[in-house]
Amino acid sequence: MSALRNSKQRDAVLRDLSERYDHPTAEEVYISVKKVIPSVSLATVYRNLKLLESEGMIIKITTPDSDRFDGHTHEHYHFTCNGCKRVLDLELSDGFNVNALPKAFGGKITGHELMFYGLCETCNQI
Amino acid sequence: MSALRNSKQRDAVLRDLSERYDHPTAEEVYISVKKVIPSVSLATVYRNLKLLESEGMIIKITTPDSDRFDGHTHEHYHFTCNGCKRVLDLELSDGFNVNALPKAFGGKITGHELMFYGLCETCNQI
DNA sequence: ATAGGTGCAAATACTTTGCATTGTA
DNA sequence: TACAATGCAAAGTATTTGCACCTAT
Repeated sequence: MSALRNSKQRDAVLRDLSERYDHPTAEEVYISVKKVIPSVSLATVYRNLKLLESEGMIIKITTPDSDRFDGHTHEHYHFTCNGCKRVLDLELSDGFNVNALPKAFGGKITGHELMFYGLCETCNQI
Repeated sequence: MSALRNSKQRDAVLRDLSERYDHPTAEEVYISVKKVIPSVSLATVYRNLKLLESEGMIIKITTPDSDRFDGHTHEHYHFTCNGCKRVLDLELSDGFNVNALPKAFGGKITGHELMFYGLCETCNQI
């Protein structure tokens, strides 16, 4: 239950994620934060990503290839392009409650993770 | 384009996965196959899991904690219990085409991966 | 005989952790 | 002054790969 203290490293990680929409890996966040705080270590980035995720301030996106992070926590979905490998944001049609889709399930469903795959608009035209 | 040859190791991996419904990790498949072929190596299990997945004969389930495998390739979904950590099978209500849920998406969607979270029937009663 | 498959060990990621030091409250 | 946070290096995990040997075709 220890209280969090301010740390410019953590602030930098959170700020970086809140300013970008490309769903970077831990390494990519590290590279980015290093430009602001050259002395930052990769371990600190990992520690803060984990902490921020457990605080619900960022989202961890698990993909078959790598773990990525998203600083935008409103409910939205992701799409991985099989061509350029980018991870893009994507919204669902209104009125769908994905948690309500399973049928005949005895337990309690509280959340879900949904990733779409295919070709992004650009790669689809090539 | 090399042709696949028969291999009892690969057969054992595929058979193990087709006979179980607990979505084991690579390590767990290895432990299981080792009971039939004591000399099998973990590397061979990894190689065959990757090969079988690329052949579409098994499915790789990527979860935040670990990669798991499923020998049953018909379209169905998965549920991870936050209590006992098991991965269970689960079907969706009829008539839903998950790939059709995204709105205003310019690219082409060819697939998706969907994992539900919550408490299984047993853990929900505790 | 040819080339795919295997076991083993070494090599790669990728991520976490111990520890002495620094910084916030 | 306490103790959270950091940087660094070492230690874990998980998975892949080089290589010599084995084996299906």
